[in-house]
Amino acid sequence: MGLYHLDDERQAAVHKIRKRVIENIGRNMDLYGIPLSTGHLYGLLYFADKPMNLDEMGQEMKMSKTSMSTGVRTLLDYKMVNKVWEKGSRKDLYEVEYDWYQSFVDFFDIKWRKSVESNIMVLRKALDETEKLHKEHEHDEVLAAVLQEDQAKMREAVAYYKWLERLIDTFVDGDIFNYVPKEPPEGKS
Amino acid sequence: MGLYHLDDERQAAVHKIRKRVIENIGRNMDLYGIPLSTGHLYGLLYFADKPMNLDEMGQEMKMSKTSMSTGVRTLLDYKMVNKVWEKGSRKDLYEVEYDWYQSFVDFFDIKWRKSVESNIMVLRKALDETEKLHKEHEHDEVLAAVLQEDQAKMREAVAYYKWLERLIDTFVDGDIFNYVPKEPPEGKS
DNA sequence: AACTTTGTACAGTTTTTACTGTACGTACTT
DNA sequence: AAGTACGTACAGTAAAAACTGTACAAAGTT
Repeated sequence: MGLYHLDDERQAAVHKIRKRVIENIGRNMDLYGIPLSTGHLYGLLYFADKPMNLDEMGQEMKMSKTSMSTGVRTLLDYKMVNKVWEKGSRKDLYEVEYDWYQSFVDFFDIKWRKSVESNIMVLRKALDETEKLHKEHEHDEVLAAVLQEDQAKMREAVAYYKWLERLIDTFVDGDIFNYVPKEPPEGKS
Repeated sequence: MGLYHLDDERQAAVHKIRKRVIENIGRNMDLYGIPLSTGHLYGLLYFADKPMNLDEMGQEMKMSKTSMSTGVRTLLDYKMVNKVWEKGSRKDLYEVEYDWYQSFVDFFDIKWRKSVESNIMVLRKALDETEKLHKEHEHDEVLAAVLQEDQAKMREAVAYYKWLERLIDTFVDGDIFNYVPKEPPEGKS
Protein backbone atom coordinates (compact mmCIF):
# COMPACT_ATOMS: atom_id res chain seq x y z
CA MET A 1 0.00 0.00 0.00
CA GLY A 2 1.56 3.25 -1.14
CA LEU A 3 2.11 6.18 1.14
CA TYR A 4 0.61 8.55 -1.42
CA HIS A 5 -2.85 7.15 -0.82
CA LEU A 6 -2.96 9.00 2.47
CA ASP A 7 -3.97 12.59 3.11
CA ASP A 8 -1.16 15.06 3.66
CA GLU A 9 -1.20 15.17 7.41
CA ARG A 10 -1.04 11.43 7.94
CA GLN A 11 1.44 10.99 5.14
CA ALA A 12 3.69 13.47 6.89
CA ALA A 13 3.33 11.61 10.18
CA VAL A 14 4.37 8.31 8.63
CA HIS A 15 7.15 10.00 6.74
CA LYS A 16 8.52 11.49 9.92
CA ILE A 17 8.66 8.14 11.65
CA ARG A 18 10.33 6.50 8.70
CA LYS A 19 12.79 9.31 8.36
CA ARG A 20 14.34 8.79 11.78
CA VAL A 21 14.77 5.10 11.10
CA ILE A 22 16.24 5.71 7.67
CA GLU A 23 18.71 8.23 9.05
CA ASN A 24 19.84 5.73 11.63
CA ILE A 25 20.21 2.91 9.16
CA GLY A 26 22.16 5.25 6.93
CA ARG A 27 24.42 6.39 9.70
CA ASN A 28 25.24 2.92 10.88
CA MET A 29 25.92 1.79 7.34
CA ASP A 30 29.43 3.12 7.61
CA LEU A 31 30.20 -0.15 9.40
CA TYR A 32 30.12 -1.57 5.91
CA GLY A 33 32.25 1.22 4.54
CA ILE A 34 29.28 2.68 2.71
CA PRO A 35 28.84 6.44 2.35
CA LEU A 36 26.10 8.10 4.35
CA SER A 37 24.04 9.07 1.34
CA THR A 38 24.16 5.54 -0.02
CA GLY A 39 23.03 4.36 3.36
CA HIS A 40 20.10 6.74 3.11
CA LEU A 41 19.29 5.39 -0.27
CA TYR A 42 19.22 1.93 1.21
CA GLY A 43 16.88 3.10 3.93
CA LEU A 44 14.61 4.66 1.35
CA LEU A 45 14.40 1.45 -0.61
CA TYR A 46 13.84 -0.43 2.60
CA PHE A 47 10.56 1.34 3.25
CA ALA A 48 9.46 1.54 -0.37
CA ASP A 49 6.45 -0.60 -0.95
CA LYS A 50 7.57 -1.43 -4.46
CA PRO A 51 10.81 -1.59 -6.46
CA MET A 52 12.07 1.83 -7.48
CA ASN A 53 13.87 3.19 -10.52
CA LEU A 54 16.71 5.68 -10.58
CA ASP A 55 14.51 8.67 -11.34
CA GLU A 56 12.20 7.97 -8.45
CA MET A 57 15.16 7.59 -6.13
CA GLY A 58 16.69 10.84 -7.30
CA GLN A 59 13.42 12.63 -6.75
CA GLU A 60 13.01 11.31 -3.21
CA MET A 61 16.64 11.83 -2.27
CA LYS A 62 16.83 15.18 -4.01
CA MET A 63 20.02 14.06 -5.62
CA SER A 64 21.25 13.57 -9.15
CA LYS A 65 20.48 10.48 -11.13
CA THR A 66 24.20 9.89 -11.50
CA SER A 67 24.57 9.63 -7.77
CA MET A 68 21.68 7.20 -7.61
CA SER A 69 23.34 5.12 -10.27
CA THR A 70 26.60 4.85 -8.39
CA GLY A 71 24.87 4.40 -5.07
CA VAL A 72 22.77 1.54 -6.36
CA ARG A 73 25.82 -0.06 -7.90
CA THR A 74 27.61 -0.02 -4.57
CA LEU A 75 24.62 -1.65 -2.91
CA LEU A 76 24.40 -4.19 -5.72
CA ASP A 77 28.08 -5.07 -5.28
CA TYR A 78 27.35 -5.91 -1.68
CA LYS A 79 24.14 -7.67 -2.71
CA MET A 80 22.20 -5.39 -0.43
CA VAL A 81 19.79 -4.58 -3.22
CA ASN A 82 18.58 -6.67 -6.13
CA LYS A 83 17.68 -5.75 -9.65
CA VAL A 84 14.08 -6.54 -10.40
CA TRP A 85 12.40 -7.15 -13.74
CA GLU A 86 8.95 -5.86 -14.36
CA LYS A 87 7.31 -6.13 -17.73
CA GLY A 88 6.20 -2.88 -19.22
CA SER A 89 8.92 -0.80 -17.65
CA ARG A 90 12.05 -0.08 -19.59
CA LYS A 91 13.73 1.31 -16.53
CA ASP A 92 15.86 -0.75 -14.21
CA LEU A 93 14.11 -1.43 -10.95
CA TYR A 94 15.70 -2.18 -7.62
CA GLU A 95 14.55 -3.43 -4.27
CA VAL A 96 16.43 -4.13 -1.05
CA GLU A 97 17.40 -7.60 -0.02
CA TYR A 98 15.03 -8.00 2.89
CA ASP A 99 16.89 -10.98 4.28
CA TRP A 100 19.35 -9.10 6.42
CA TYR A 101 20.98 -12.28 7.67
CA GLN A 102 21.86 -13.00 4.08
CA SER A 103 23.17 -9.47 3.61
CA PHE A 104 25.35 -9.91 6.65
CA VAL A 105 26.76 -13.14 5.29
CA ASP A 106 27.31 -11.68 1.83
CA PHE A 107 29.14 -8.73 3.25
CA PHE A 108 31.71 -10.94 4.89
CA ASP A 109 31.88 -13.29 1.97
CA ILE A 110 32.54 -10.42 -0.40
CA LYS A 111 34.55 -7.87 1.47
CA TRP A 112 36.26 -9.68 4.30
CA ARG A 113 37.13 -12.81 2.41
CA LYS A 114 38.87 -10.84 -0.30
CA SER A 115 40.95 -9.05 2.26
CA VAL A 116 41.77 -12.27 4.10
CA GLU A 117 42.89 -14.00 0.94
CA SER A 118 45.13 -11.15 -0.06
CA ASN A 119 46.69 -11.05 3.38
CA ILE A 120 47.42 -14.76 3.38
CA MET A 121 49.01 -14.53 -0.03
CA VAL A 122 51.25 -11.66 0.92
CA LEU A 123 52.26 -13.34 4.16
CA ARG A 124 53.07 -16.61 2.41
CA LYS A 125 55.27 -14.80 -0.04
CA ALA A 126 56.99 -12.88 2.72
CA LEU A 127 57.63 -16.10 4.63
CA ASP A 128 59.23 -17.62 1.55
CA GLU A 129 61.45 -14.61 1.04
CA THR A 130 62.42 -14.67 4.67
CA GLU A 131 63.43 -18.29 4.35
CA LYS A 132 65.46 -17.55 1.27
CA LEU A 133 67.23 -14.66 2.91
CA HIS A 134 68.04 -16.86 5.84
CA LYS A 135 69.58 -19.54 3.61
CA GLU A 136 71.65 -16.96 1.78
CA HIS A 137 73.33 -15.82 4.98
CA GLU A 138 73.44 -18.93 7.04
CA HIS A 139 76.18 -17.80 9.37
CA ASP A 140 74.68 -14.46 10.31
CA GLU A 141 73.37 -15.09 13.80
CA VAL A 142 71.87 -11.67 14.21
CA LEU A 143 69.98 -11.90 10.95
CA ALA A 144 68.74 -15.35 11.91
CA ALA A 145 67.34 -14.02 15.15
CA VAL A 146 65.56 -11.15 13.44
CA LEU A 147 64.11 -13.39 10.78
CA GLN A 148 62.94 -15.93 13.29
CA GLU A 149 60.96 -13.32 15.16
CA ASP A 150 59.39 -12.05 11.98
CA GLN A 151 58.52 -15.54 10.88
CA ALA A 152 56.89 -16.34 14.19
CA LYS A 153 54.74 -13.25 13.91
CA MET A 154 53.77 -13.93 10.34
CA ARG A 155 52.91 -17.56 11.01
CA GLU A 156 50.65 -16.38 13.80
CA ALA A 157 49.03 -13.96 11.39
CA VAL A 158 48.43 -16.66 8.81
CA ALA A 159 46.87 -18.87 11.46
CA TYR A 160 44.53 -16.05 12.41
CA TYR A 161 43.50 -15.38 8.85
CA LYS A 162 42.84 -19.08 8.31
CA TRP A 163 40.57 -19.00 11.33
CA LEU A 164 38.83 -16.00 9.85
CA GLU A 165 38.33 -17.93 6.63
CA ARG A 166 36.76 -20.81 8.52
CA LEU A 167 34.55 -18.37 10.38
CA ILE A 168 33.35 -16.83 7.14
CA ASP A 169 32.73 -20.34 5.82
CA THR A 170 30.36 -21.00 8.70
CA PHE A 171 28.56 -17.80 7.79
CA VAL A 172 28.28 -18.69 4.12
CA ASP A 173 27.11 -22.26 4.55
CA GLY A 174 24.68 -21.19 7.24
CA ASP A 175 26.20 -23.26 10.03
CA ILE A 176 26.46 -20.17 12.17
CA PHE A 177 22.68 -20.22 12.49
CA ASN A 178 22.88 -23.61 14.16
CA TYR A 179 25.15 -22.20 16.79
CA VAL A 180 23.54 -18.79 17.10
CA PRO A 181 19.96 -19.41 16.05
CA LYS A 182 17.85 -16.71 14.47
CA GLU A 183 15.20 -17.38 17.07
CA PRO A 184 16.43 -16.45 20.53
CA PRO A 185 16.48 -19.24 23.11
CA GLU A 186 13.57 -19.33 25.56
CA GLY A 187 13.68 -17.02 28.50
CA LYS A 188 15.78 -14.33 26.88
CA SER A 189 14.13 -11.01 26.10
CA MET B 1 66.58 -8.37 18.36
CA GLY B 2 66.68 -4.96 16.72
CA LEU B 3 66.98 -4.48 13.01
CA TYR B 4 69.66 -1.86 13.48
CA HIS B 5 72.15 -4.49 14.58
CA LEU B 6 72.43 -5.63 11.00
CA ASP B 7 74.64 -4.25 8.27
CA ASP B 8 73.00 -1.98 5.74
CA GLU B 9 72.45 -4.48 2.98
CA ARG B 10 70.74 -7.10 5.13
CA GLN B 11 68.79 -4.49 7.02
CA ALA B 12 67.45 -3.25 3.71
CA ALA B 13 66.48 -6.78 2.68
CA VAL B 14 64.51 -7.37 5.86
CA HIS B 15 62.98 -3.95 5.59
CA LYS B 16 61.79 -4.64 2.08
CA ILE B 17 60.06 -7.85 3.09
CA ARG B 18 58.40 -6.21 6.05
CA LYS B 19 57.33 -3.26 3.97
CA ARG B 20 55.16 -5.30 1.63
CA VAL B 21 53.43 -6.96 4.55
CA ILE B 22 52.91 -3.66 6.34
CA GLU B 23 51.43 -2.07 3.24
CA ASN B 24 48.99 -4.93 2.92
CA ILE B 25 47.97 -4.84 6.54
CA GLY B 26 47.48 -1.11 6.23
CA ARG B 27 45.43 -1.42 3.08
CA ASN B 28 43.14 -4.06 4.50
CA MET B 29 42.68 -2.08 7.66
CA ASP B 30 39.94 -0.08 5.99
CA LEU B 31 37.69 -3.04 6.81
CA TYR B 32 37.76 -1.57 10.27
CA GLY B 33 37.17 1.93 9.02
CA ILE B 34 40.73 2.91 9.82
CA PRO B 35 42.65 5.33 7.61
CA LEU B 36 45.45 3.95 5.48
CA SER B 37 48.20 5.77 7.32
CA THR B 38 46.93 4.56 10.66
CA GLY B 39 46.94 1.08 9.22
CA HIS B 40 50.55 1.59 8.27
CA LEU B 41 51.32 2.72 11.75
CA TYR B 42 49.78 -0.46 13.04
CA GLY B 43 51.92 -2.49 10.67
CA LEU B 44 55.01 -0.66 11.83
CA LEU B 45 54.23 -1.41 15.46
CA TYR B 46 53.50 -4.99 14.52
CA PHE B 47 57.06 -5.61 13.41
CA ALA B 48 58.70 -3.44 16.02
CA ASP B 49 60.70 -5.57 18.39
CA LYS B 50 59.93 -3.24 21.29
CA PRO B 51 57.26 -0.74 22.29
CA MET B 52 57.63 2.58 20.49
CA ASN B 53 57.05 6.19 21.46
CA LEU B 54 55.47 8.89 19.35
CA ASP B 55 58.74 10.43 18.23
CA GLU B 56 60.08 7.11 16.99
CA MET B 57 56.88 6.46 15.11
CA GLY B 58 56.94 9.88 13.50
CA GLN B 59 60.51 9.33 12.43
CA GLU B 60 59.79 5.95 10.85
CA MET B 61 56.56 7.05 9.24
CA LYS B 62 57.97 10.40 8.19
CA MET B 63 54.92 12.06 9.58
CA SER B 64 54.20 14.62 12.26
CA LYS B 65 54.04 13.72 15.89
CA THR B 66 50.50 15.08 15.96
CA SER B 67 49.44 12.51 13.39
CA MET B 68 51.07 9.76 15.39
CA SER B 69 49.19 10.94 18.43
CA THR B 70 45.82 10.78 16.73
CA GLY B 71 46.67 7.55 14.95
CA VAL B 72 47.67 5.84 18.15
CA ARG B 73 44.54 7.08 19.84
CA THR B 74 42.38 5.55 17.13
CA LEU B 75 44.18 2.24 17.54
CA LEU B 76 43.84 2.48 21.30
CA ASP B 77 40.11 3.06 20.99
CA TYR B 78 39.85 -0.18 19.10
CA LYS B 79 42.22 -1.84 21.55
CA MET B 80 44.51 -2.73 18.70
CA VAL B 81 47.45 -1.26 20.53
CA ASN B 82 48.19 -1.06 24.23
CA LYS B 83 49.93 1.55 26.28
CA VAL B 84 52.99 0.13 27.94
CA TRP B 85 54.81 1.34 31.01
CA GLU B 86 58.54 1.19 31.15
CA LYS B 87 60.48 2.66 34.01
CA GLY B 88 63.04 5.26 33.08
CA SER B 89 61.12 6.54 30.08
CA ARG B 90 58.91 9.55 30.47
CA LYS B 91 57.43 9.04 27.06
CA ASP B 92 54.30 7.03 26.45
CA LEU B 93 55.08 3.69 24.87
CA TYR B 94 52.79 1.60 22.72
CA GLU B 95 52.80 -1.90 21.35
CA VAL B 96 50.28 -3.77 19.23
CA GLU B 97 47.88 -6.25 20.69
CA TYR B 98 49.42 -9.40 19.28
CA ASP B 99 46.34 -11.48 19.99
CA TRP B 100 44.48 -10.81 16.77
CA TYR B 101 41.57 -13.00 17.78
CA GLN B 102 41.08 -10.66 20.69
CA SER B 103 41.34 -7.63 18.41
CA PHE B 104 38.69 -9.11 16.18
CA VAL B 105 36.39 -9.64 19.13
CA ASP B 106 37.05 -6.18 20.51
CA PHE B 107 36.29 -4.59 17.20
CA PHE B 108 32.83 -6.08 17.12
CA ASP B 109 32.26 -5.50 20.77
CA ILE B 110 33.17 -1.84 20.41
CA LYS B 111 32.03 -0.75 17.01
CA TRP B 112 29.29 -3.12 15.93
CA ARG B 113 27.62 -3.43 19.27
CA LYS B 114 27.25 0.30 19.61
CA SER B 115 25.63 0.47 16.21
CA VAL B 116 23.33 -2.44 16.94
CA GLU B 117 22.16 -0.93 20.20
CA SER B 118 21.42 2.39 18.60
CA ASN B 119 19.47 0.72 15.83
CA ILE B 120 17.36 -1.29 18.23
CA MET B 121 16.58 1.79 20.26
CA VAL B 122 15.51 3.80 17.26
CA LEU B 123 13.39 0.96 15.92
CA ARG B 124 11.68 0.45 19.26
CA LYS B 125 10.81 4.09 19.41
CA ALA B 126 9.54 4.07 15.85
CA LEU B 127 7.38 1.03 16.57
CA ASP B 128 5.84 2.81 19.54
CA GLU B 129 5.10 5.90 17.50
CA THR B 130 3.60 3.77 14.79
CA GLU B 131 1.33 2.14 17.31
CA LYS B 132 0.30 5.50 18.69
CA LEU B 133 -0.45 6.86 15.25
CA HIS B 134 -2.54 3.82 14.52
CA LYS B 135 -4.60 4.29 17.67
CA GLU B 136 -5.18 7.95 16.90
CA HIS B 137 -6.79 7.13 13.55
CA GLU B 138 -8.42 3.83 14.20
CA HIS B 139 -10.85 4.03 11.31
CA ASP B 140 -8.35 4.88 8.61
CA GLU B 141 -7.98 1.60 6.75
CA VAL B 142 -5.35 2.85 4.36
CA LEU B 143 -3.20 4.18 7.17
CA ALA B 144 -3.60 0.91 9.04
CA ALA B 145 -2.34 -1.02 6.04
CA VAL B 146 0.69 1.22 5.60
CA LEU B 147 1.55 1.07 9.27
CA GLN B 148 1.19 -2.67 9.40
CA GLU B 149 3.71 -3.11 6.60
CA ASP B 150 6.15 -0.76 8.28
CA GLN B 151 5.74 -2.53 11.58
CA ALA B 152 6.38 -5.91 10.02
CA LYS B 153 9.59 -4.67 8.47
CA MET B 154 10.77 -3.02 11.65
CA ARG B 155 10.02 -6.07 13.78
CA GLU B 156 12.07 -8.14 11.37
CA ALA B 157 14.88 -5.63 11.69
CA VAL B 158 14.80 -5.77 15.47
CA ALA B 159 14.92 -9.57 15.33
CA TYR B 160 17.98 -9.37 13.11
CA TYR B 161 19.77 -6.93 15.38
CA LYS B 162 19.01 -9.11 18.37
CA TRP B 163 20.60 -12.00 16.53
CA LEU B 164 23.60 -9.84 15.84
CA GLU B 165 23.82 -9.02 19.53
CA ARG B 166 23.82 -12.70 20.39
CA LEU B 167 26.48 -13.33 17.77
CA ILE B 168 28.68 -10.62 19.24
CA ASP B 169 28.09 -12.16 22.67
CA THR B 170 29.51 -15.46 21.45
CA PHE B 171 32.54 -13.55 20.22
CA VAL B 172 33.04 -11.71 23.47
CA ASP B 173 32.63 -14.67 25.79
CA GLY B 174 34.82 -16.79 23.55
CA ASP B 175 32.16 -19.37 22.71
CA ILE B 176 32.78 -18.81 19.05
CA PHE B 177 36.14 -20.54 19.47
CA ASN B 178 34.38 -23.70 20.56
CA TYR B 179 32.45 -23.73 17.34
CA VAL B 180 35.18 -22.44 15.05
CA PRO B 181 38.35 -23.51 16.83
CA LYS B 182 41.57 -21.59 16.46
CA GLU B 183 43.27 -24.80 15.52
CA PRO B 184 41.97 -26.09 12.20
CA PRO B 185 40.44 -29.59 12.20
CA GLU B 186 42.66 -32.43 11.01
CA GLY B 187 43.03 -32.94 7.31
CA LYS B 188 42.47 -29.35 6.29
CA SER B 189 45.41 -27.40 4.84
C1' DA C 1 16.95 4.65 -40.43
C1' DA C 2 15.75 8.59 -37.46
C1' DC C 3 14.13 9.48 -32.89
C1' DT C 4 13.57 8.46 -27.74
C1' DT C 5 14.64 6.74 -23.53
C1' DT C 6 17.76 5.00 -20.17
C1' DG C 7 22.08 4.22 -17.64
C1' DT C 8 26.80 5.42 -16.92
C1' DA C 9 31.76 7.47 -17.98
C1' DC C 10 34.06 11.34 -17.27
C1' DA C 11 35.52 16.03 -16.00
C1' DG C 12 34.77 19.59 -12.89
C1' DT C 13 33.07 21.20 -8.35
C1' DT C 14 31.90 20.85 -3.60
C1' DT C 15 32.35 18.71 0.71
C1' DT C 16 34.77 15.87 3.88
C1' DT C 17 38.67 13.85 5.82
C1' DA C 18 43.54 13.58 6.78
C1' DC C 19 47.56 15.90 7.99
C1' DT C 20 50.69 19.72 9.79
C1' DG C 21 52.46 23.50 12.78
C1' DT C 22 51.77 26.20 16.54
C1' DA C 23 50.61 26.90 21.02
C1' DC C 24 49.52 25.45 25.44
C1' DG C 25 48.57 22.46 29.76
C1' DT C 26 50.55 18.97 32.64
C1' DA C 27 54.09 16.81 34.91
C1' DC C 28 58.74 15.85 35.74
C1' DT C 29 63.64 17.81 36.76
C1' DT C 30 66.84 20.76 38.79
C1' DA D 1 59.86 28.04 41.60
C1' DA D 2 61.92 28.16 36.99
C1' DG D 3 62.99 25.25 33.28
C1' DT D 4 62.27 21.31 30.23
C1' DA D 5 59.92 17.44 28.02
C1' DC D 6 55.81 15.51 26.51
C1' DG D 7 51.21 14.92 24.50
C1' DT D 8 47.26 16.95 22.46
C1' DA D 9 43.70 20.87 21.12
C1' DC D 10 42.98 23.73 17.64
C1' DA D 11 43.22 26.27 13.32
C1' DG D 12 44.80 26.14 8.86
C1' DT D 13 46.20 23.49 4.68
C1' DA D 14 46.49 19.54 1.61
C1' DA D 15 44.45 15.46 -0.14
C1' DA D 16 40.60 12.46 -0.98
C1' DA D 17 35.94 11.40 -1.56
C1' DA D 18 31.34 12.46 -2.80
C1' DC D 19 28.36 14.66 -5.85
C1' DT D 20 26.72 17.08 -10.28
C1' DG D 21 26.10 18.08 -15.26
C1' DT D 22 27.21 16.97 -19.68
C1' DA D 23 27.85 13.88 -23.15
C1' DC D 24 27.48 9.57 -25.12
C1' DA D 25 26.58 4.47 -25.96
C1' DA D 26 23.09 0.92 -26.03
C1' DA D 27 18.60 -0.56 -26.67
C1' DG D 28 13.73 0.39 -27.71
C1' DT D 29 10.17 2.75 -30.58
C1' DT D 30 8.10 4.74 -34.62
